Amino acid sequence: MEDYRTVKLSRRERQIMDIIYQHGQMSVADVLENLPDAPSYSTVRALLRILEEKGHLTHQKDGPRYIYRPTQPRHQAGQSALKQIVQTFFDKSIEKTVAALVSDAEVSDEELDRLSQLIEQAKKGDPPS
Amino acid sequence: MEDYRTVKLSRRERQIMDIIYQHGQMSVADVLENLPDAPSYSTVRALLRILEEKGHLTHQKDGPRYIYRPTQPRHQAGQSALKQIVQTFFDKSIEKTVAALVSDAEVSDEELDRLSQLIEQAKKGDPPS
DNA sequence: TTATATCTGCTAAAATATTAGCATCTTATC
DNA sequence: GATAAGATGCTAATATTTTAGCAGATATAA
Repeated sequence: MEDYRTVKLSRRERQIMDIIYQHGQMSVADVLENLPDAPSYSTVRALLRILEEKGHLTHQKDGPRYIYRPTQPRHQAGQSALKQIVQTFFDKSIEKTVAALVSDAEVSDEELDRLSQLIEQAKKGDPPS
Repeated sequence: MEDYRTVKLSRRERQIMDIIYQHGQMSVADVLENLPDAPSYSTVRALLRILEEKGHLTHQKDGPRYIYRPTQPRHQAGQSALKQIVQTFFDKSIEKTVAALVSDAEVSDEELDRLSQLIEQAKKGDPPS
């Protein structure tokens, strides 16, 4: 389970992967719209082609155009991206990470309740060895 | 609160920033040791200089050598890196993110208990508007 | 069926990142 | 104080990334 963000990807390539993961799947035009400091259409196409060559993306035809989506499932990519963050900024501690997440003032009490439930379930679901 | 990982940083630059955030502060030799596919000493120095020019690092002297550390505090950088992940892979949902964190089989019951406490505290500490 | 807008395939130039080498300085040790 | 080990300052070459343009194909609509 390798994090594509730590893999040998260039700046633009990573930007594009992030955008596509966020949206699920996208056409060239879609990517172009969402890319900061957007380059030309040709440029985006070139990058998508490279990412496909490297095995990070795949495409299917939708009428005249290509629709690109990641080869690695989103949940899996998210899991490893998360792991990398936990390691880099939170001493590999899930506790510290969750603390950072909930310290965000915009978390509502309802959401905190759901988090509590979530954790209770994790206790049950993952029975003591 | 801008994430340095989404900022215009090259592959090596990002690698180095990650490593330094993970360790707190490092000499050139330290970075070299921890860098995958390590280049030459000169190369690492050049990259550190560039990162300092861009404002991401600062250095102080320790005897004959430079010790580099990030200019942005770790907790702050972590917070924004986390935010980026939540947005990209978890539909901006803290709940989904925490679910991914605790679904890791290696989370012990003790840790889950501490997480429960953490969330209870968040409820008290952040009183309803 | 034909026109047209929009897409892809391919190629190549420009900008940037990555790398290393040499000269010089500084600290610690004898 | 002299010397050696190890550090930095500066410069330049190489590799990679980033960019764009043109020719040809394809779907849609009239």
